[in-house]
Amino acid sequence: MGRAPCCDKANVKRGPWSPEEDAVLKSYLEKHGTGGNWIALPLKAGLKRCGKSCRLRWLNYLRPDIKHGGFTEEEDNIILALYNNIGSRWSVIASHLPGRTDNDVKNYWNTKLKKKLMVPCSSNSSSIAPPTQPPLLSSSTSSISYIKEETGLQNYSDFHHHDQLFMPPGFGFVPSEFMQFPAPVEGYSPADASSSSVTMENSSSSSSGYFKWSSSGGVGSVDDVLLSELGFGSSFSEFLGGYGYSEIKMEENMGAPCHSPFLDTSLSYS
DNA sequence: AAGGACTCCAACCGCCCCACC
DNA sequence: AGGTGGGGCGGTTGGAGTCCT
Repeated sequence: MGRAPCCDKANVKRGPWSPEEDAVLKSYLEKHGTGGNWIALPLKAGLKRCGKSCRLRWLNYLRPDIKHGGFTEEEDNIILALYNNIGSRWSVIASHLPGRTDNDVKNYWNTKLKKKLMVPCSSNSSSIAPPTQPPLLSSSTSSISYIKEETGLQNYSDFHHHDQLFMPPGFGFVPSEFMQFPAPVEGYSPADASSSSVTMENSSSSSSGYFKWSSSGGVGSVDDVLLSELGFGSSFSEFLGGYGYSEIKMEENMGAPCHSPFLDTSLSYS
């Protein structure tokens, strides 16, 4: 048996709130507060609304400390950092942004921020310069092997499901321009990668996943080599500072248009 | 100018958690 | 200890506004 609905849906008004309803709710809450019971509130306040609807309206719109309008770059970075640490726990993320609601953050993420991160590599508007060198996968450095040794992860799906995060609280996340995959380099093709002695295994047909790497003693030379191999260059490494962990989320429309050996499932690494 | 496509966001839905009885 | 119900949350939807062709 399902649980009883919180209100009689046939006898409550739904849809957009009128200015009059807003005024009634605001006035009531300013005088009496919630009384600890949102369900009973509409009756007391004289509103033909569901208690949950009143709660939502107040929390997301009428509260005096609500901040409306565009998000700042600082807020973007906070959202990115938290999202990459804890995922879509919007209320937790919103609690780090004074005046923002979980609904606001969620909408902002879904409509703008997510897209901002997924600028196709082929876009000419990309603010990151293409790497001057194609991503090298040299056997001499064997970074992929190193990562596997360090993390115990053996293949793509292991990486994907590895859920350990060491990013410290307050650590600003990677700026969006660095979240892109290396832009395609003229003359580079996946065949170049397969010709190196680091072979790639056909790890997954999935178009998205996480590549993560870590080193126990902070970012060291091997990480720098890897970052270089990925085409990020030193600035990305510098951004990581002394922290030994980061991640790149790869999604189809972020990287698929690019010739990246990490997205070419016809290749594999072992 | 029109209408189809797309974007944005307020609001709803339904599930889970937990306090209370 | 178990049931109940309110609060809180994340996912989704609907529709108004805007853009594009």
